[in-house]
Amino acid sequence: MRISAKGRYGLAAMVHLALNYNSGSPITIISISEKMGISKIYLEQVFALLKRGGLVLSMKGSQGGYQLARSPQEISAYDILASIETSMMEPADKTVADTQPHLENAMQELVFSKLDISVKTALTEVSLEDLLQNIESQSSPEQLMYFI
Amino acid sequence: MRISAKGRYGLAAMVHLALNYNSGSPITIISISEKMGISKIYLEQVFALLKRGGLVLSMKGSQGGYQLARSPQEISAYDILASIETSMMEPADKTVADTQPHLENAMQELVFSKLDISVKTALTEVSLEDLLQNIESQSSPEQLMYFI
DNA sequence: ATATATCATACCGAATTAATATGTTTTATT
DNA sequence: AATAAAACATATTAATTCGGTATGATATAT
Repeated sequence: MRISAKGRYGLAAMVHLALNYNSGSPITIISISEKMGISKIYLEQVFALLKRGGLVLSMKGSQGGYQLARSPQEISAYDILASIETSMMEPADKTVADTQPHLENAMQELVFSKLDISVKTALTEVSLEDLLQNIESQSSPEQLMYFI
Repeated sequence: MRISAKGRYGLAAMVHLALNYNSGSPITIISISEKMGISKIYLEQVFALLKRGGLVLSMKGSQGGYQLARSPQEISAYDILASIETSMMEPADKTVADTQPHLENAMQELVFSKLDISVKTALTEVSLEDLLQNIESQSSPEQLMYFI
């Protein structure tokens, strides 16, 4: 299933914020954009969506930056993608211009809403904390020696 | 979640074929397109995809048309949408241009593949037969009197 | 032969997506 | 007060996808 570039960048950026969650201090867009290898100006657009979704706090001005609005356990992949991929998360358009409404109803009930629920459930089940733990697990034990 | 027009038309058209399944005789694109209120030439493109997916049999020439390639119980919504919505069904592109592959791995495992599996499962669980039964159930008992 | 159908490409305009450009506002630091 | 560093806002561009047409070729029952 297709995830847009913004959606993927948003997920990755949120993991970076989560890694920084305990420091208490904000982290800048430009530092994240450098880690991710994308332009600062493009990532700004992603953060605008995350902010609108209430997932991050921002501080303007020098020494400013972004922080998670709540703990990594309390932020799901669904929260993030729902803030960014509006077309993915909006309920399926059912109109099929069919003369029989019974057919449209059946498609809506059995296929489209079922699909919407399934996607929402799957994405709600994974949190930023889960992603952090998975990343940690990949870096240990043998691989730890390859890092500083 | 967004379903393309072709995907919705494909589902509806397959239900029309399913309604005709027991007759043994093929049904034409133009008769379906009239029932659905869309152009014949556009629906032809949808049928080309369904054919490529092995879901329908076609007979060319006069008295030709289309039939289901197998019974309604044996055709799922997944079969249909997978034949049509390639962008929806193809595995998520994971590349996020991040310098840390651990992050990409985590996103892939915990989010993208989980999502792909969830979508596939939900759509595989519903068959054309299920749709037919749902349509029948809507037409009975009181509503039956409104039809010929 | 002819009418009726599938089948195959090519094309077009609109919408969406990915990304850049340009500037403004805010704020810590000096 | 001046400056630098940051978020914030909006417009623009380029590329891709999507929805739909157009044109014609091929096959086949009558």
